Amino acid sequence: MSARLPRLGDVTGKSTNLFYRIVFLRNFAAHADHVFDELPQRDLSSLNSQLSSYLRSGNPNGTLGLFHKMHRASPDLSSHTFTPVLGACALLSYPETGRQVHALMIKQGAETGTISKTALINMYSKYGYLADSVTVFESVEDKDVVSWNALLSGFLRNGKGKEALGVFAAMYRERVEISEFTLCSVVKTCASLKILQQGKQVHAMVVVTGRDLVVLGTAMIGFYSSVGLMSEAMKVYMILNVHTDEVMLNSLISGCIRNRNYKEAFLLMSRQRPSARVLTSSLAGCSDNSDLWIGKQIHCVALRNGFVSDSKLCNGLLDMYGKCGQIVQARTLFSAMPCKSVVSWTSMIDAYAVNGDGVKALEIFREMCEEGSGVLPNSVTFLVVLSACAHAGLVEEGKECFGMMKEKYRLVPGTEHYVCFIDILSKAGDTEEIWRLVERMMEKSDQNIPCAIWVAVLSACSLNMDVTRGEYVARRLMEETGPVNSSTYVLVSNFYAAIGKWDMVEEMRGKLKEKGFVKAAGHSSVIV
DNA sequence: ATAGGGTTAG
Repeated sequence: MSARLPRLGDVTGKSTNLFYRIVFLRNFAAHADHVFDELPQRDLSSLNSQLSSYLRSGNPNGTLGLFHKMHRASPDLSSHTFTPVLGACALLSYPETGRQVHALMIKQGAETGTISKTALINMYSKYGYLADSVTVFESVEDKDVVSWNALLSGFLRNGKGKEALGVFAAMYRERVEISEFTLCSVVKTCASLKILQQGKQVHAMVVVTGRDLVVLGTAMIGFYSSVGLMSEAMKVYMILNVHTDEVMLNSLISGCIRNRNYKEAFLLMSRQRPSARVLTSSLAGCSDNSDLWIGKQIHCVALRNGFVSDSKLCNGLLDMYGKCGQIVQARTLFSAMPCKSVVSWTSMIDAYAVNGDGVKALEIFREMCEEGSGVLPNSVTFLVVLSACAHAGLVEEGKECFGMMKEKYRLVPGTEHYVCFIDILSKAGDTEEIWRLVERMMEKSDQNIPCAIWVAVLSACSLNMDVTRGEYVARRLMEETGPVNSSTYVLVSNFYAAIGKWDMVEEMRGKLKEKGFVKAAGHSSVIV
């Protein structure tokens, strides 16, 4: 690039070159590519910078395409080649490609140095392969703040909030000098765990260090929104008054919607032309709150701004109508979508499922599985389908789907899938099969089964009056979670009630009182 | 060349 740039100045004044300049400014990536083609020598370092240029301009396929050519042409590639390629792999979620690139790095001796390894940590965590991420991290000889941050945000990305905080604690112990990136991830972790005290402490650290207040302020707004403290979120926004930007405003708006501060949300929206992005996140808030009326208003705003072809926004609308019981509206939107992604299909299946139409849900699912649909069901899809089957008592179909998930689609069922499947078997009265499943799981996991599984098994025992197994599970659950989880007492108490052991019911109620647990008041989620 | 803030399905 730098070798070519001066020539632009040489020829200013002519109309052709004015055009050239405009193209240059407007489409930097395309121009960079063009200039690159004119280079007499394609030396490795310029090829490497081309790889990252593609990545930066949002073209990971370009990075991989060039990398393949380079790989064919020359066996000598440097670590500067691999880092952008790893970034492209992570973006495209091709775990196999990523592993192959890693293997090639080892073969060429390029899997050394903190920067290369940090790129690997990042890639594996984006695939969800946390174990590999940790292995690479442990092999880093000179761990710097960036590699620590990559590990921290990896845990955060994969929903392991507690582990992420553990990494932060380790950084403190190891006296790593933390950066604003660290603080940012920690704030987000506090938000995901909804831990108010720790979040406030980090807020104090942010104020003390005083760095990058726009980005960290946005994260703080997200944190206060997630713990329901909109007044604090607003305060952060007000304090940074002059330095706010669109991202920050969007964070505040979606926080307002999530917390039902609609007046403020729409007032803030009127400050600037709302983006499709903020409307999409606002719709998610409406879905969570079942607020059809607000959802419709946002739909109107989207129509007025011409966002109806935004696929993510359409998915948000589809989900909102489905969650608010407007199945006809949801179906109409779904049918009109030209590009249906796995999210669209899953939302549509879920819309039927939550509205009690298991048969229709399965019909959509089968259509999705056909060749022509262009998408593959993933683990979320199967969770939705299994819960549809459990809900509607579709036992045979549920068994078939669970089998398909493992055999045809090679997906590994998670705890949530097993919970649904146990529920299905329970509806069929098949506690024998449930028990065989539990025994197999115990064998595989060295007796450690997640509590959620025991909870599902106990419910099955209650429903089917399986006294012996139920009492075993009840005891196990009490040992493992009783002291810290009030809902365990309620669950176990319900089991004893179901089998008619009233003395045990009383004992559970007594224990509940002893611990000072108070039953939360019930409330309806329907907006009148 | 590696890490960070606001979007969609559980």
